[in-house]
Amino acid sequence: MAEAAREMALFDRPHRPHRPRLAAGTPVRESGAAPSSAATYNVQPPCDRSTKSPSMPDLLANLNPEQHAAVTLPDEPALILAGAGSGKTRVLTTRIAWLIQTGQVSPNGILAVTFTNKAAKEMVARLQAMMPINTRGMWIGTFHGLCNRMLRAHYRDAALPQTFQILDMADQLSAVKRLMKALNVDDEKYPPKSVVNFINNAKEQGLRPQQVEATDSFNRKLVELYEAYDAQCQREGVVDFAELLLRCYELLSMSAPLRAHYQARFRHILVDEFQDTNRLQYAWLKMLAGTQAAVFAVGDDDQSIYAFRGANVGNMADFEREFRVQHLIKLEQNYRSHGHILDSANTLIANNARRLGKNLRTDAGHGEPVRVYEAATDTQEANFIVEEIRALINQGHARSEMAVLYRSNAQSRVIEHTLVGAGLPYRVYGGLRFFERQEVKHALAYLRLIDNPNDDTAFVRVVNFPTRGIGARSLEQLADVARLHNCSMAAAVPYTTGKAGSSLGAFSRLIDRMRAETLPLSLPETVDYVIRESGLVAHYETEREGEDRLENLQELINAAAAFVGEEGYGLNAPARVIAMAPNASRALEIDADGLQVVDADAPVADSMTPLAGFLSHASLEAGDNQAQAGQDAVQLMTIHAAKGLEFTAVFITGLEEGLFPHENSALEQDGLEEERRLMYVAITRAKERLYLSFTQSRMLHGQTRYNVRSRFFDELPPESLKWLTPKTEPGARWGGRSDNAGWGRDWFGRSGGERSDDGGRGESGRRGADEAYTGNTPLPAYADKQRAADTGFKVGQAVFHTKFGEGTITALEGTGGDARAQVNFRRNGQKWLALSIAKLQPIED
DNA sequence: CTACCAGTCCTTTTT
DNA sequence: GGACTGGTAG
Repeated sequence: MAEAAREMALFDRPHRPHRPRLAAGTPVRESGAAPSSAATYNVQPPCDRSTKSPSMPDLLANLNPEQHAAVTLPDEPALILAGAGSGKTRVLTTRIAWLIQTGQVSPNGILAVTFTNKAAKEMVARLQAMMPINTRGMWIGTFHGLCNRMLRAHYRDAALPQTFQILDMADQLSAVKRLMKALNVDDEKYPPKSVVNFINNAKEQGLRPQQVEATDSFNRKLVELYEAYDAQCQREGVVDFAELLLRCYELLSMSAPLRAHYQARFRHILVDEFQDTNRLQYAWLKMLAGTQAAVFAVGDDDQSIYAFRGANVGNMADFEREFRVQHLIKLEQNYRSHGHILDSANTLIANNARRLGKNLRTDAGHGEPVRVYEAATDTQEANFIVEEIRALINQGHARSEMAVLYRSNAQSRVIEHTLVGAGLPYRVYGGLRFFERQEVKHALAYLRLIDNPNDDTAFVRVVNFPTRGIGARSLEQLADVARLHNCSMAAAVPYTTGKAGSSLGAFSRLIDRMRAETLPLSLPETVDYVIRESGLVAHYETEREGEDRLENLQELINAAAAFVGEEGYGLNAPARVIAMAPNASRALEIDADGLQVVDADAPVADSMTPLAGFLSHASLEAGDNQAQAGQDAVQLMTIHAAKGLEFTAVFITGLEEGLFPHENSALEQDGLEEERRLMYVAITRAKERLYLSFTQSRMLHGQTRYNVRSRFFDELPPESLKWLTPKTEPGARWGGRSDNAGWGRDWFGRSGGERSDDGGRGESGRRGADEAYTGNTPLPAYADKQRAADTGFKVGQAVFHTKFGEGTITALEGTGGDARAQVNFRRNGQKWLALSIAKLQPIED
């Protein structure tokens, strides 16, 4: 990161001058541009000669042999195993620069895909620093951004309205809730969140409702909901995140000409963080690659920490096999961490089975040992951290070079509290993002209704905000009418009568008026107009704590202005250049090689409006989630959020059994291995100094929990550790309390596939003394609660689990808080679940 | 229809 | 400990 910043600063260009406008009447227009905006067709941006780009030989000379080999690989599929801190992004970007500058491919032949907007932006920035060329011709973006781009260009083939809008997670959940209400579905038996999960899961497997096999009534209902949900989305002209990918995949698989066009176009496909791809993303890549494209996949199986959201590390092995990869290159030279830190990471991760195999090395010396601290309480742990941070600051380290990492967000509170007490500025990652704030979402909902009145999610959101006397009952009636006429709620308004009808009518007229009045306005003017006319500004002016919200609404105008100012509307915009020959009625895609017919029917007037572009930008790029960026502040974040970042000093906190590794990970297939990878990611964030801390007791969910230090300590090289507190033998400290052994849940003993040799044990027999506390030890109060929840399950019973879906109990054992059930899940296979943890619901069939 | 209180549920998360 | 949801009183 820091390296990137330096490079960017070195090659930073002055602000790019505006492009010249074409003469009036030029029959060329950019898709996504406002009718009045400049066309970009064949106008190269003025090249700024005042800054020098490094020459290609210089760029290559800066690479180590492995990096060099990767960058200059021949035109064939390749898999790059890039360890943490091994210069992965540099290899990716230099590869692109090398391909282009050696004339092997034109920028138009490049497609590079990432997971986050941040990564995509960084790639673009680095490329611009390396090459004086226009990056517009390349397709660089996130999976979702690129799919959006393609769907916008071919919305007709994809059977979408031109102004289709994108549901974010919250929108999707509310759409499902609305649907379930309309269909009178019991939300106890079918929690909306799990219905959403089911739908997204299916889509990420590439399955439409007809293709999901439903063997029983429970699953049949879910499939039914999935089908109704898809129909609802189609009627409303909206797509969710998974739909963007699936629809794009289907578009390519159904349309031979489009498929041929894009397969011929993209000669080189580069994939970042390949280990995080899911099945659908892999299928999409494969489809796009066809038989000719050279796919350059960069990933690290040891940093795969997103299996819980569908990432499939197996894609790496599949890729190697299916693409007949001849070039597998390992980047093992680490440029980030000192020796003891790296040794710790290597030793820990060696405990995982089924790795592709990789060992990081460094030229830096051993450096300082890894410091380990045991605290009595979470407060004491926080105090220790703050003291160390203070000392580091006194030694001249910047606050922003220090990070406190934790497994779960709940842990940040104590640390924040202590930092506040010490007067140390800090920054917590992972809060609400800009476009997710309620006032911003309200404003966006009005904008969405202007663009697409059928968007019921937006309609429901603001029809009574600010309050207009339209309550739940009126809306229920309206929804019924809409269902009856199979139309949107907005379209159903004229059918309503009475008092509710007149309020609704007034709302309808408000939206219509906004649509008409904003037609001639620019995007920022439109936003400005809408936040006033909707009554949002007035509403927040009267609200006590409304000042921040007003500020955010103002900021939304600025965001709109920035958006239209950005060349080509940024990464998520549809960037296909649609042009029309004079007097012709056909739209063409302009390629480096000339003009090609892409959509024979799309008239030029069909270019996307800035508003639609801004709305998809808002959904796809929810914005910064870090408070007061730019300040020199201590960084607080979850380990997941820390992936890809680096800091001089890192504190990994809460290293306790049950917390990290998290107890729930025992429920998941290969859960412990993923926790270990998470620990690996955490360790490799540190450059010079690493602290590991754990506590004997910790307040969690309002109750004190007594924890045992994490098993990960036993998986680290002792010679690299420096215990700041005496290292106690596990269990020794607890000798006096061994009567509680029965409550120590051996919750990892069952995780199949792990190395643990006691995997199959756990009968009634007593556990060995040193095993008794491998689990956490709940307080009596907690234990009572568990005991009280006596199972009530029986073997053969059908049950439902929010994460794993439906299954049948195949075995039961233990009692009270120790009770466990073996469940055979239809979709997820056999699992042992601790009944005190898993929320199993009985299903009557 | 709204406002307020009590009961519930608590990993990780990008798009 | 706290955010969110649902129910009930006004």
